[in-house]
Amino acid sequence: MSRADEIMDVANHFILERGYSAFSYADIAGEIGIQKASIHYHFPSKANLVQSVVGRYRQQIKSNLALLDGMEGDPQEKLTQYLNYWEDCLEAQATDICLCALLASEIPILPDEVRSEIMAHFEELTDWFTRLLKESKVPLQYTTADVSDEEMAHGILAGIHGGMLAARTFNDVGQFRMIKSGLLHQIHPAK
Amino acid sequence: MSRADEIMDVANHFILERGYSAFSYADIAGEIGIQKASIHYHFPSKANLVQSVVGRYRQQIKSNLALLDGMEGDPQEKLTQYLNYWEDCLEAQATDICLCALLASEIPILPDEVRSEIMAHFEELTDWFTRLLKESKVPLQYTTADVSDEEMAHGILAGIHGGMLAARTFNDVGQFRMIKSGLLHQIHPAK
DNA sequence: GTCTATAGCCCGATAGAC
DNA sequence: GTCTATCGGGCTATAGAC
Repeated sequence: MSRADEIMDVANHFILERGYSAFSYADIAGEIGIQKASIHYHFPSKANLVQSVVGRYRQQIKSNLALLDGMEGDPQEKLTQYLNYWEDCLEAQATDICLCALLASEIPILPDEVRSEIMAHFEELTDWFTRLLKESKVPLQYTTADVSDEEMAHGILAGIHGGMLAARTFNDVGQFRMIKSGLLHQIHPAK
Repeated sequence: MSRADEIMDVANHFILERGYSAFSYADIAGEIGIQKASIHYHFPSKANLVQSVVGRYRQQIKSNLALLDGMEGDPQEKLTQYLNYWEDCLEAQATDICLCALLASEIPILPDEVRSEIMAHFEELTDWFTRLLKESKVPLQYTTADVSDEEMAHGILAGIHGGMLAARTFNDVGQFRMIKSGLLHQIHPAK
């Protein structure tokens, strides 16, 4: 693994733990065992480093979604897979939530490059959820309550983010599982 | 208004804008027009100041909920009122979301006193939602999907928090209104 | 690519005068 | 209660040797 990748890995970890403003080049340097100046060689500025980390994260998620797109299965099965992915992450480490959801709370003070990445990621995810819902061959639970696919897609994103935050706050994956269960009930075929 | 209250007001504003770690005594002092040392007279430490601000915030919300408890109306009407409250806040200022939801993203690095306040607030809110749902005299939409009151209460909290974050990220209250609409549809009486 | 050294700035907190 | 002054530390970023 290249030094740049190593730096991004450690940066990713510290961002998840402390957020944008409270992690530092010194943290990363200390963890890897190099000097701060060496990081500046690979990533000239903090904004640049975080943009790179977020860009890499977005690519990972995109390839996960592409994998799900290529699979057989009902929309509700694919959403289940996506939710399972995050449940597994949270189980491994309660602090391991969506990088963009975490950074979003610092939106007003983020550099423009980073803010744009986060907004683009949210839009991409919402679009994916919407497309997924529209694919359903049968009416789903939420449609019987006169909720549109777009509304439901936004509701899924909000539920996931709020659920991650709750799980992290209480260091309890059960909080996320509860939201997952509620969302999946809304996605199930109507009776 | 006392100087201490003035300090807490300004601190509240800067926390909402920048989070715990990125706001400073210097910010507050500059805004009010006093010296940093004067703030330390009223609030010996940053942890103490933020705990006070969060404590005051929790009291405000508690009195709002007590007001709703004292009113006539179906559960879904009361939840609507609560969601309207936040919609109004967001309309006035896109950065004005729940103080605890915002601080929750910094949970791992918050002082213990502050972390406890946030967890207690979330539990209180969830309990209030649960009680509200159990009061309903008629079956609600979500109950037809085999979702328990407790699950739904957690879902409401997560949806609200995720919705706030989205509205703030895109500086667009519409994002919150969409989540509000989805939640209320789930709370409506079943057909 | 990595290092040492440093510039220029911000931070929370305290001492002590008024 | 508010001030000035300061301590000891942190930060991002750069210059220049190796």
